[in-house]
Amino acid sequence: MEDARTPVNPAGTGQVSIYDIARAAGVNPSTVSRALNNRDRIGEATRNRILAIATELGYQPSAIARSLVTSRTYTIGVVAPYLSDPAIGVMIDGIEITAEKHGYRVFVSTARNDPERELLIATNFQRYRVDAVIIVTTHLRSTYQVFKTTLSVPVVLMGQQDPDPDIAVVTMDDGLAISRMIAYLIRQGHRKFAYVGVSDRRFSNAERRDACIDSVRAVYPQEPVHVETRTERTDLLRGAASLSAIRTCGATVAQCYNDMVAIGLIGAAEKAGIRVPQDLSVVGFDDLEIAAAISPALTTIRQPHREIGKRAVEAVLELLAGSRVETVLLQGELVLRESARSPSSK
Amino acid sequence: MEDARTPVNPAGTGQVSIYDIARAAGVNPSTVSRALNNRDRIGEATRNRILAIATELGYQPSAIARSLVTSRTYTIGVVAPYLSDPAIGVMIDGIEITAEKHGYRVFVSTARNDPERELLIATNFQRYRVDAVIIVTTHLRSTYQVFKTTLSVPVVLMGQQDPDPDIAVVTMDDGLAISRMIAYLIRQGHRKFAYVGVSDRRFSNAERRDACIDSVRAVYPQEPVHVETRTERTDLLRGAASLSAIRTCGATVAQCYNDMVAIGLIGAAEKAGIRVPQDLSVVGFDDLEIAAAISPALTTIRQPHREIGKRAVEAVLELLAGSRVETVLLQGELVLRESARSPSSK
DNA sequence: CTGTTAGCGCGTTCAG
DNA sequence: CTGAACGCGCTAACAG
Repeated sequence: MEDARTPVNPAGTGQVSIYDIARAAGVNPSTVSRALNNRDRIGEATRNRILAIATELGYQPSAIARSLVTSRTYTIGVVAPYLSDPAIGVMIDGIEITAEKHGYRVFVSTARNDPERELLIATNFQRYRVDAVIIVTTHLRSTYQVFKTTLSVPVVLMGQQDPDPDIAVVTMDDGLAISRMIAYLIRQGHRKFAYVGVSDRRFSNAERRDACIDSVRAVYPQEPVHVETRTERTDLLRGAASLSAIRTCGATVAQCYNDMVAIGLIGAAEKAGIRVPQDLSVVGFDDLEIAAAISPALTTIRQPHREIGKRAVEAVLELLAGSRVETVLLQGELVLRESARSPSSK
Repeated sequence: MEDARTPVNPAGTGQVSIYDIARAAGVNPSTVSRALNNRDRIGEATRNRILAIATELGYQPSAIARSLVTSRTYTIGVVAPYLSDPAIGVMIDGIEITAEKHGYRVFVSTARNDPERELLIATNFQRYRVDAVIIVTTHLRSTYQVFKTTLSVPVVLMGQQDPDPDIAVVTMDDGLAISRMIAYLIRQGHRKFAYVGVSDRRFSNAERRDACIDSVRAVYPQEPVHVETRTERTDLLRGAASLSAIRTCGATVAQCYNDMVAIGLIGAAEKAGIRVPQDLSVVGFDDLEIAAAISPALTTIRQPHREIGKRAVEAVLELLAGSRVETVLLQGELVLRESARSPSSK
């Protein structure tokens, strides 16, 4: 019992604790704690000896024991709708890189586009006492009022939302970007527009759709925009499914909800012998990496995914520091490539 | 001080504890614990009263305090190379769904394709006392020997690896699938093959490359396979960059490391006026959703991403139950679409 | 059926 | 400079 020669797993948990290393070093556990946490009055010699023993024993501090006493976990919980969307993956990359830079760890969980699950996950994060929660939103702002009351940790919303003084939001100005894109397309000579939207992510879809409609109406008050709101299971399928309606409505250009919808539409068009952009112009939203790689290269709106992630973490940090956070509104950028062209060549 | 009327945040941590609710209910904290955890000898009446107070106070149990005593967190840490790759996203979806089904939570962190970071993250997970770690591998098996010794929690590797009796691996049989694909292409009349590989993920790349070479050699011993191993920053760029070499080497078909490489190659080919599959056949690996949506639809090898995730969690569960885990070897499936065709039509 | 006591692993007082 | 004692929030004995 007194013999502490077994190097690993002396405790029941299979983990060595400061108690184990204290015994091995012949000192008090609190001394070990000080040695490990550096910067405290402690002898150079004993510190080094303790550190040596610690690494030899393969000691890993228990973050949970530590945060139980400090009531800080240095952890941010991220709830994402899904991980199969590269746009979201890149945002999360941005979050992780920035968080890490500030000494925070990030845990992500996916909600599968279900608002109930979003709340579930967020409260679950809270059980783990994350210091803050970042939500990649897919629904209306009103959905997130509950979070404000249910959660007692700072919350940051990432994604298109109503401005709301009560909750921190980091988003891009979708509407402005779309209207600039429409203006460009009108300058190219387009007049008959279609908008291909999605049935989930209702808020951001409405934002983009309305910006599209309004921008067209501003120039051609008589010209209605044909709107598709697709319910297929994935964005790619939604884009493909919208083809026939787009053709029959006579639009010369389709603004899609995002790049995936656009790629689905283009693929379906090409399979049907409809050439893009000669017969139909298609524009996307996001500027995924793949947008540039396909043929025709996609004309789209670049969303600063990494920057959004970065700003969300910075918002978290400010909230944690006790300051109020204004809504952060980032700007998109038009990326003009090959999938949209003047219809006059027809 | 005695007045506990303030409903929220009585404690310093901003969280209500069982102690707070015990006081409010006039019972002992341990009674509260029993009420909350159900299934224990406790009065129906008091249980309900306690539950009511708990929800009213917005109580959220501290998972960290709980796991400090139970030394179980019901948590699995997943280290992924990055999240911007849809193939990985889908695997993780599979992990999460299965884990949840068994009462486990999943935390994912990304290693950005850096083996040192992989280890860092894994040990960090261990500090949070996750019950197990799943690693989506990108490197050689030897890289992961360290994990076995450094980590004291069960580890499951997901991805192509040497069979190793000492570590649980869930993977697809890349080599077999490739050889079946090559056999199919040879039947179509192809004889001059190229393989477009990637410089990172060296092990799985070697596996696929060698299977390709060997399968060709088995039929045409004299016919060398042209091999590209691309170092560009992303798979899409790698595919695009390989085009010129592929053309000059005279191959009629290119087996790519994965779908993204294939899509990059096809895009570059079309921009250069080379038609796929008429002038060049291209086949991928993964069967991402987008593989079917583009034009020409990609002929590829379907990797059962979700199934791999599911099996990895099941392996974790078995390990946790104390049983040994055999290497799980899943089979791929050929998906024959439009991007590969007989070269005879030339 | 419920209250009491102890301790999970650690940081943080306080003494010495 | 270091040891002893206490408590973070909770569960798990053991009493009553």
